[in-house]
Amino acid sequence: MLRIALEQFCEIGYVGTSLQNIADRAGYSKSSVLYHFASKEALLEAAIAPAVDQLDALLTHSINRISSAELREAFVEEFIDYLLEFRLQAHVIINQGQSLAGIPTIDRARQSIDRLSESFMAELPTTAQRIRLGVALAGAAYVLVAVPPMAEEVVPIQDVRAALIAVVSELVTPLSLQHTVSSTTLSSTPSL
Amino acid sequence: MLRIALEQFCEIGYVGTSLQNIADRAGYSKSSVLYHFASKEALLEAAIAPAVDQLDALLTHSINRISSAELREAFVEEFIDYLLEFRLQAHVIINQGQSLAGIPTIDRARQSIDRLSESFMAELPTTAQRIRLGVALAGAAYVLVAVPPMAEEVVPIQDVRAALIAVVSELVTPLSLQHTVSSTTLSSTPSL
DNA sequence: TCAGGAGTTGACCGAACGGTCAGATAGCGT
DNA sequence: ACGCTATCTGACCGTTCGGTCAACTCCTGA
Repeated sequence: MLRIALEQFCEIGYVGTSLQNIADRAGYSKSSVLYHFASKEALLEAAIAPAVDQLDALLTHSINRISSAELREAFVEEFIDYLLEFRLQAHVIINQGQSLAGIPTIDRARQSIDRLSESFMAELPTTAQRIRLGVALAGAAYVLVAVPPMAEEVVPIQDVRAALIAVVSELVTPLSLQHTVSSTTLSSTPSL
Repeated sequence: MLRIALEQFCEIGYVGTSLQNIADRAGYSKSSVLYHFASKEALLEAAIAPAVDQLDALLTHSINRISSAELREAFVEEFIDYLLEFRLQAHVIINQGQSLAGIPTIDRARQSIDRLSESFMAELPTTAQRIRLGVALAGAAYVLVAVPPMAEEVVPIQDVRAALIAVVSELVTPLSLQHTVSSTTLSSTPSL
C-alpha cells in the first residue's frame, strides 16, 4: 500500500493524488486508507521516511569526504547506490520537495541536502567547480529518477550503475580544492 | 499575469495552484483571470507555449548535430542559452510534464524532447554513452531550473553560463560515434 | 449625449477533496 | 457461546476547487 501510494505520488504528484485514487489502486476504500494512516500527509511521511533516514545517515558520515580523492570515489558509489535503491522517494523529494515544504519529513530531507551542499560549497570556491559538482550530482539523480520503472529489463541496471559511477567520478575526481579566486559566496545550493 | 501564474506553477505546482491564488497575487479577482484565459489549462498553455515553440525550433534544426564535434559545441551553447531564457517554463515541463500529460502544449514539448532523444540514442549505441549524455543535459537543465530566481546577483549569470557550457561540452565532446557493442536498444530516453 | 464594447467583479454552481463516524464483518482467546 | 479487538466500509460533513453568469464600471466613437 505504501508502494502504491508512492507510485501515485511520483506519477501524478502528491497534491494531484487523491485518497480515493490510492484506495482504488490498492483495492480498498478511502476509509480503510485513513484507518491505517491518520492523514494523507502521514501516508506520505510513512512512504518516504525510510529513504530520508538513510539519506541522513549517508550524508552524515559523508561530509568532508570530498577532501580526498579516494573518499570522493567511495561517496559517489554510495550516492549512486542510494539513488538506485530509493528512486521513487528521491523522485518525490527532488521534484516536489519545494512545493511540499512544511511537511516534517520533507523538511528533514531538504535540510540534509542543504547540509551536504554547504559542506561541498565551503570546499569549492569557484563557480565553475560548484556547477561541475551540481551537474554531476543533479544529472545522476535526475537520470535515475526519470527512468521509467518498467525499463529495468531492457537496460541492465548494473550497466546503468557502472556508467553513472564512471561519469560522475570523472566529473568529481578532478575537482581541485585550492582556494583560488572566489568572488562571491553562494548561500543556497543550485543543485539537487 | 502570465509571469505570476508561471511563478506559482513553478513554486507550488500546477495542480497545487488555484485560480484564486493567482488572482490574489496579480491583484485581480478570480473571475477576471478567467475572463482573459478561458480556463486554468488555457492559462498554463499560454504561459509555456512560447517556450515550447522555441524548443521545437531549437531541436528541429539541431537534430543530427551531435555527429560533428563543432556542431555539438554549438548545440550545447544554444541549449544552455535556451534553458537560461526559459528557466521557469522548463521547470514546469521537466518537473511536472509527466503528471500534466494530456495538455496539448505539454505533450508537444515532450514530443520534441523525445524526438531529440531518439535522434541521439540512434547515434549512441552503448549505455555508457547514453548515460553520459543524459547526465550532461539533465544535470545542466536541473541545475539551472533549481536555481532560486533571486540568486541572480550573488552569482553572475555569465559565470554560470560559462561554467555550464564548459562542463557539458567536456561531457559531450568526447562522445565517439563508433558502433561498438550494443547489446540492447533503448526505446525511451532516461534523460530530460 | 448616448450606444456599445472591454474589463472587472461577487454571487453562485456542481464536483471533488480530506477527513469523521457509526456500524458491519470477521477472527480470536476464553 | 461469548465478548473483544482489529479491520473495513458507506454515509456524511465542511471546504475548496474550476467554471458560469448577470450586473456594474469605464472608456471611446459617432
